[in-house]
Amino acid sequence: MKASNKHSKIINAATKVFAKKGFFNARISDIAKEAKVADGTIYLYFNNKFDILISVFEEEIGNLIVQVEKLLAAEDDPRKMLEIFARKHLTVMKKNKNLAEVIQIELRQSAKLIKDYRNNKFSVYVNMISSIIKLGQEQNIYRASIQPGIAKRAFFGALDEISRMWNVGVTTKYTVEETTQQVLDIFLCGMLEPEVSFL
Amino acid sequence: MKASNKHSKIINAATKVFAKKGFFNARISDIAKEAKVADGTIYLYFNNKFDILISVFEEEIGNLIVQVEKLLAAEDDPRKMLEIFARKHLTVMKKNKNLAEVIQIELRQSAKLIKDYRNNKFSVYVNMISSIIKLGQEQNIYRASIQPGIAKRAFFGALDEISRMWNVGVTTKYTVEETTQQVLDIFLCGMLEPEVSFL
Amino acid sequence: MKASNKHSKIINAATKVFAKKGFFNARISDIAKEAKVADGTIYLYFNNKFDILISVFEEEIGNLIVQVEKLLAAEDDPRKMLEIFARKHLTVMKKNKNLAEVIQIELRQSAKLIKDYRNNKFSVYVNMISSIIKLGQEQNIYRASIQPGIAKRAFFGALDEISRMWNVGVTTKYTVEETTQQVLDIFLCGMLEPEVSFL
Amino acid sequence: MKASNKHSKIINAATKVFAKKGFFNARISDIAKEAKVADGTIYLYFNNKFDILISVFEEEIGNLIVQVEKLLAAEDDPRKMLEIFARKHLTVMKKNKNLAEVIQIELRQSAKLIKDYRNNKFSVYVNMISSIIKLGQEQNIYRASIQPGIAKRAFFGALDEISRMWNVGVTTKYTVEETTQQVLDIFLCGMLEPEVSFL
DNA sequence: AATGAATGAGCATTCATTCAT
DNA sequence: TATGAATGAATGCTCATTCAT
Repeated sequence: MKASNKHSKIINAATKVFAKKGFFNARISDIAKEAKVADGTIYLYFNNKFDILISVFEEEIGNLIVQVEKLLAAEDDPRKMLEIFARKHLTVMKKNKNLAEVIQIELRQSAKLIKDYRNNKFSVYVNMISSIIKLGQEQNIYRASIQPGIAKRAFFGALDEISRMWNVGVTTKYTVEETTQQVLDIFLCGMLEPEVSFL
Repeated sequence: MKASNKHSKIINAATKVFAKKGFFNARISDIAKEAKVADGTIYLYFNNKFDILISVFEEEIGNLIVQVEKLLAAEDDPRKMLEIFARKHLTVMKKNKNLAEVIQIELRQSAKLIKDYRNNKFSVYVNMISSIIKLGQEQNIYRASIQPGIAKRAFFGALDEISRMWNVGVTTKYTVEETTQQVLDIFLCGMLEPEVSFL
Repeated sequence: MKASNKHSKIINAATKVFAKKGFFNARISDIAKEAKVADGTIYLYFNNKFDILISVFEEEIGNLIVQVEKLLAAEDDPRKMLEIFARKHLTVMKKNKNLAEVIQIELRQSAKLIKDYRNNKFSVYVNMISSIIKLGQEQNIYRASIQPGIAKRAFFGALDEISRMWNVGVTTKYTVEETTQQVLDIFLCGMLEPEVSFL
Repeated sequence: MKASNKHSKIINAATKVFAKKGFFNARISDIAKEAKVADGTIYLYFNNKFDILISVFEEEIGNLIVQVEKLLAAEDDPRKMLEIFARKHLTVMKKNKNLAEVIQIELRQSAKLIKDYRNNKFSVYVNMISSIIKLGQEQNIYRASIQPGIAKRAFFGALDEISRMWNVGVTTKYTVEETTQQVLDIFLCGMLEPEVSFL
């Protein structure tokens, strides 16, 4: 499985280089050097520079999806499921800063650069959130008035922005676990004191 | 948005061009043409291409801050204040897609490219959220256990991700008003049915 | 004589700037700033950048010619006259390093850049040497076999190369006076021991 | 002058282009076209434009040094040695006008542009003259009062200025051989009639 | 499959010159 | 006369991509 070996070596190298320098500042020769292959070799596995970026997304997020799915499969409670998603996402992003960078920054650019980059794994990933919410609504655990399509964005956006903090270098005293609890606490119970009404 | 002088003509042009093509794909000559000035004229007002980007942020977000501050000044209730922030942010981002693009994408890049781009207007803007939360905590309206530093990120991230939807071209049936209500509803009351406990 | 005042202010400034940065690296705005006039003002007195360079030569070398001519007018002996020329040239070049730079470097370039830059003051200056030699030959002081056209080049080249040393920063233990004596000694008496024959 | 590899093809092309247009007016694309390589190829062999110029000096003068050294190795008489140097220098400069131009003009500029351009081949070349003079002094052929450090400058300056004539387009009726004799005659025997004293 | 030398299109920036005031 | 803001042509250098080996 030599070919596949080169392929993933390049993916891994590209993830690292894109994270460090950003897509536009990354040079093909940087990736080649990091992957310990010749520049030209990269073009045996990818069509162009942009194709590498897309592949990085698909590969890395694909891995993430598999891992989260496995964890969710062992859980029924929609509250726990959301907690599992949040914890896993934040844990991975804190550990794998390169992946975090790429998702936070480069993924956003790519959405603009390729119009037909839809139905991708990123969508699949974020849609796991709305699926959980819908499941909770069916079980009368989440309120029916919540729009899963909006709530999934809000939830993912919250996690994404928080993990962005860590990459920008903002120091924080909170652990992943505490942060996960805070986010869950807000999203499940809201910020209001129990006796205070929402206007 | 009167562009009486060259400086703001260039800022406006750059906002448009960066939004359309992204910072790295934007050429100085594009901005110059859009601003109807000569290429060289741009360098009478800005040090380099990157300086234009930073200026766009500072200028545009500065405007936003002024507007939001004015709206907040007329309000005391921390619940209403958060609503005002959310509504204004989403309204502006929906109307001014160029600004939205630039904030969502280019701002993230710039944070990586310049290490000393701290204490900027963007921070000021996001810190308005935590100020509101702290105010609400003092008034026993928001729960004391909420960490303002985390909650501000979560809240801004939620709004940001939602407005990103609009720019990527995802169609939605919800108005700004409905979306604002959903986000507020989630953040203030949470997603749980009232009688359901958070584990 | 206001106009003439500006004119020479610009010439002086240009001499300084060309010497410091070289013709190609010198900017019009540098000269303008040094002369304390506006950029555009320079074009009221000179046609273009190159015209300034030529004017610097003509002006500065013109001054030199006047001074040397005055000194030579008081002397009859062709040996003394050559000494006067050498001493004056070396003295001025040691004192006015800017002028030296311009003559040594920029003058050479200009000769290539403008084909019709003949019959100029520089030629007049160098021809003073051949005139002295011819005079000496008429008086049977200089050997008739010496070709004044070649000797003038050799003599000027020798002085020029020596003064170039000083500008490049080569330190030397010889004074202008000692150097003048050495050059004269070589050119008048040659380097051979009296009893040794030139093959 | 076989230009088997890219490096020397570029050196040769650069010598020609610098000679024709001067360093600052020469475009990289001119050199590339002359060398029949792509613009970018030049940067595989040289760091920047200036690096090319320095390389031209080192390469071309290096060749000259080798040739002159070989000729001098076969000669003992310091008088003949100086003659050999002069003849070789003038011959090469008359034949290779491009090299002459570059030495006369661009070399001078470069000395100003890079402070650490010392101990270079040009110095080695000029120091061959002072070595010859010192040798002659040890053999009591050249007068002990001659300062080799000054005399080498004078001698080289004389040759340089004479060869400059040829490039500027001044027509002359003297051959290289006659010119060499004139210069030698002046430097070895001086310009005075034998019976006339140096003041 | 793998290499890496070679390519050449592309662009940020500079600066001599102009001209409205 | 004098100004200096505005112009826009010009170019050194980079780097994604190709292709002969």
